[in-house]
Amino acid sequence: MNFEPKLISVFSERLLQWYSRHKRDLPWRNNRDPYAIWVSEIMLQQTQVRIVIPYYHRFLKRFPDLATLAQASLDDVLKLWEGLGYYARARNLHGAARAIVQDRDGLLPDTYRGLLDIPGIGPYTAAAVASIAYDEACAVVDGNVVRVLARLLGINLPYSEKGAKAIYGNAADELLPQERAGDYNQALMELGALICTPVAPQCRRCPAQAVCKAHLTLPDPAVLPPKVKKKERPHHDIVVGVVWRAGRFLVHRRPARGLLGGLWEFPGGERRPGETAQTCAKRKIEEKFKIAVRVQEQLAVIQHGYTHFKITLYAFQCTFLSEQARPPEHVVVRWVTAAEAERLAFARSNQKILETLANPDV
DNA sequence: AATTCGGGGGA
DNA sequence: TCCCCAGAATT
Repeated sequence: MNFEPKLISVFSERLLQWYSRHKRDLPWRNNRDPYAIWVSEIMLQQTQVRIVIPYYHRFLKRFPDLATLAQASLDDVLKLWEGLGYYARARNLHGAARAIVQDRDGLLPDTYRGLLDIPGIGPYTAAAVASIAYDEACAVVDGNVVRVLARLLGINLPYSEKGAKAIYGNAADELLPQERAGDYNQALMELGALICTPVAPQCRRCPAQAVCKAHLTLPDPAVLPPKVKKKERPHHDIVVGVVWRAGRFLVHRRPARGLLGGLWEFPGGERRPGETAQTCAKRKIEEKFKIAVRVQEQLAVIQHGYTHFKITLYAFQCTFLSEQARPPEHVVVRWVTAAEAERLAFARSNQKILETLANPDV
């Protein structure tokens, strides 16, 4: 794209001035420690600021520097991440910290290119850390930036469209001032978060009002960027059991990768069509864990949504009857008390079961 | 190029 | 309900 130089300078100057007056006081803006900024940017991936804030405080209190994080166990890191979602972020952050201590003398790369080599750091996060922590002049492109650029420049393309990444990326590069890139990047995202919002943007308060193509030419600037329709999410019935044996119940750890990787959960599985929930619980638990159980009363029914599907979770009380001589393979099992379970990281849906166990209300 | 990865809050 | 959030890795 070819922008008039005037648009570029007017936009960045007004944006930075607006930012200096209206920016939120966010915890990661209080220092320029590359490690702290890295942690914040990983947490902020696809996650709103207000959700991240308490997690960020707890994380930096518990793991104040890269070496401390590297020494921690993955279980401890996952426990702190519990409920935040996208757990590969925590696994990558922890693994990267260990690799950096081992191979790089504990120092995070200090360039955009170098940062891209770190697991969990992609184009956005590399540009964010490089510009904010190291003053490198590289442009971030996140959901906020795409929305602001689409409206400012009248780009009528969903970011997911073929070739759209390059168009938005080039636009962001051309608008980026060479000075104060970190402040500029944060200002652009702040504008998207506070003014140029997905619905009902506050154009009246926008510092770019006078140069914004959408505001100047469209009845409703919010039509940009164009929405893409989402596929509907399939639904599954999942049945799990709380299997009691001498005051403890059975939990197992999910495989290290994939959905909810590394988190703990109650045993169970998907109900087949025509199968009762009780039969399903018995079948799933006995097959996988090589034990015999009796399924008892229903404990909870939980609705839960994931990115690509929805589940209804039926939880049943169960009692342990007997076990086979040969233990199950490739399954990490632990019999825990309620107090011990509190120290393990559970998926959100399973946390609701734990809460029911703790407060057997009604 | 598409799909997979969580969970929550606001409209 | 639906949408989308300071995206990255995998297929």
